[in-house]
Amino acid sequence: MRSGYGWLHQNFRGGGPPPTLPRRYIINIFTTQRGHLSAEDVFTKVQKLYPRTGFATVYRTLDLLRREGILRRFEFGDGRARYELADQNFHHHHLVCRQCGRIINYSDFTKEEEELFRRIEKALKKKYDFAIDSHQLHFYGLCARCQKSKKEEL
Amino acid sequence: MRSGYGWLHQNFRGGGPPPTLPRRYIINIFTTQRGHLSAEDVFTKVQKLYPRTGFATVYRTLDLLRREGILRRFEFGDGRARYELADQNFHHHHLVCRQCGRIINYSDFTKEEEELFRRIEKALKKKYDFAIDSHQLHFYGLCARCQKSKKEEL
DNA sequence: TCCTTATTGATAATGATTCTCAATAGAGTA
DNA sequence: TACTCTATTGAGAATCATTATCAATAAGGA
Ligand SMILES: [Mn+2]
Ligand SMILES: [Mn+2]
Ligand SMILES: [Zn+2]
Ligand SMILES: [Zn+2]
Repeated sequence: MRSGYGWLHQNFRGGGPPPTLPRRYIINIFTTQRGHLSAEDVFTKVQKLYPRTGFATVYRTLDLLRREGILRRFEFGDGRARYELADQNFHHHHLVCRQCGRIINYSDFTKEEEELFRRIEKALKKKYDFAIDSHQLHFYGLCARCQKSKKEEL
Repeated sequence: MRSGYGWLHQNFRGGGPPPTLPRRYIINIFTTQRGHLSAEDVFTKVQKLYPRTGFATVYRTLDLLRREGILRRFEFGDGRARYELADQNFHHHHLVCRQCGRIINYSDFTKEEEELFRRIEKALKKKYDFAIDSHQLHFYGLCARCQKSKKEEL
């Protein structure tokens, strides 16, 4: 019957799935600290707030929140998926350190990027009849610290 | 002593690792057909050419060729890594269908992209002291076929 | 040929993620 | 409140891609 749930957390759309305790805790984790969290990261953090939480619930909730558009999912190449809050006021892309895995958000050139990407999307839609809903741009390299430690090796 | 190997396959740099049979077969697979192959894809194809090949060798070789700069590795979100030939004459990005996993190469706007990305890289290097060596841009959405099958569902 | 080292293939191990299923929680109803 | 019905949960097993182990083999160099 799925009704009467719209009142709870603003991040859940009215009529959607019920905002249960673990779900709210997990949302809180993402809203209170900006990070790129793996399932394990989230599990550890929820445990402290709500120790009975199981790993399966964390995975299920992360996927639920992704489907609801609350979280975005990334694969940066370290073998585990990472999630962050989908904040349309903070559109950004990522710098990924190949050595230590550090991830840096950057939002420079947003204007120009958006301009170019809009045109690309339009052209691709026309050329390939492809309905684009999102994009990801990752730059890979070495962070400042890892460049230093590499020099010291020599 | 690692010498005398430079003569074999042009794709291996002189003095590098020896171009053994399975390695050459795997390179051939990538040079003869342009695709985004998973380890399993490659395994199946090598099997036909050189049936004694083991899975471990495929994984090891894919990683070797990536380190040598011959292959590029991608994660498109379907849970398995995919590889393609690193062809600097065909710089391109990808369209990924969320439904069926189809991957389309596109190389429109290369000029403008490169222009913008060069500036971004420069700025990020300055701002974050980050040594960028590559980037990946993925557009996600629905391919033509999957859009149709979605309409037919209704 | 003999020595030495790199590569290989079979297999076991790992690690992230998903599945299964019985127990529980909670909304709606009388 | 007690009862019914469904969705959610947690524990653990299962899956799947990838890595590690290790003994056997191949190939260069002396
Ligand atoms: Mn981010
Ligand atoms: Mn490609
Ligand atoms: Zn680093
Ligand atoms: Zn498709």
